[in-house]
Amino acid sequence: MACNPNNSNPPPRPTDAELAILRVLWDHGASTVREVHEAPGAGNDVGYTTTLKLLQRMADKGLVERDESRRSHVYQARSKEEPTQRRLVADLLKKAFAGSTPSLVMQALSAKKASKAELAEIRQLLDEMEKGDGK
Amino acid sequence: MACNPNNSNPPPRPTDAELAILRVLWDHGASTVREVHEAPGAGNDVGYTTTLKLLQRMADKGLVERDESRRSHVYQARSKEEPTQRRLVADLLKKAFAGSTPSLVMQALSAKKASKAELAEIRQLLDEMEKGDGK
DNA sequence: ATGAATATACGACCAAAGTCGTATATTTGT
DNA sequence: ACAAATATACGACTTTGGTCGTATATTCAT
Repeated sequence: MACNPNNSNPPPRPTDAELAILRVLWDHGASTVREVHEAPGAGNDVGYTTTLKLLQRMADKGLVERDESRRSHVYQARSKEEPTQRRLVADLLKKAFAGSTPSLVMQALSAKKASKAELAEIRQLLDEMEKGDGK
Repeated sequence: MACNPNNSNPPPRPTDAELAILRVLWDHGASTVREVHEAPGAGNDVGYTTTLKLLQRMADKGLVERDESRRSHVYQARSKEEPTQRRLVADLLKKAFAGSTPSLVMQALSAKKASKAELAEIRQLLDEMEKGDGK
């Protein structure tokens, strides 16, 4: 088969353009091509058919699900935001940081200065992390 | 011009294969094609000329520098490991996390369980972060 | 000095991403 | 009922990444 909507399997890593579309889908929920195309940030500066084809290929790859029951097909992300982010960051961790989480966190912190509130949030994360952990 | 060794400008984001090669260059220092090709992890499973071409294209793009003074050209990363990591994580932060560092840290932590020692290391990072910071 | 080994150069191929134009089908407003 | 609007389908083109094969130049050992 050639044109199968890859229904099982872990979804592949989304490209930048695909990620921008997923962002819209995550924020606005299931959307038509038009809605995605007109959303600020995603495909707003390219032709309508470009967004269409992107979405179609994403459906083939299993990144999104398509509901064809109405004339304007409705697309929906197949993976929620957090699991996708987790896959992405795990990938970067392995490929660019040799698996060292502290290195990644350090570079994240120095890449974009976090606010005091954000630092506190991270600290709390750490606390919760250690609490439920026998090690 | 078409084949200019992009000497200035910020280097482009390395691909996965390029990152694997950069890893070797960072760990082993300036290396010949052969050395890169035979290093564990990078291009060990592809043909020699594949590694060669990769390196050549990386030189064109400005990711590496080539010293042609000897018969076996010697390649060297143009950007150190940390700045490159910082760019990559900044890119991911923007594209996939809408700029939220805590979200990224959280997903990093839940993607790969950190050891107690690592958690402590991150905590210390946070301390240093807040110390030299008027906010 | 000559053949084997080893380097780079160069061009070819394929797949995937991104972009669009055009064709065709379906609605919808008047 | 028919023209304008709107959707999807489909195919084409371009660029880039990854992979090689082969050609050519250089070095080295015997």
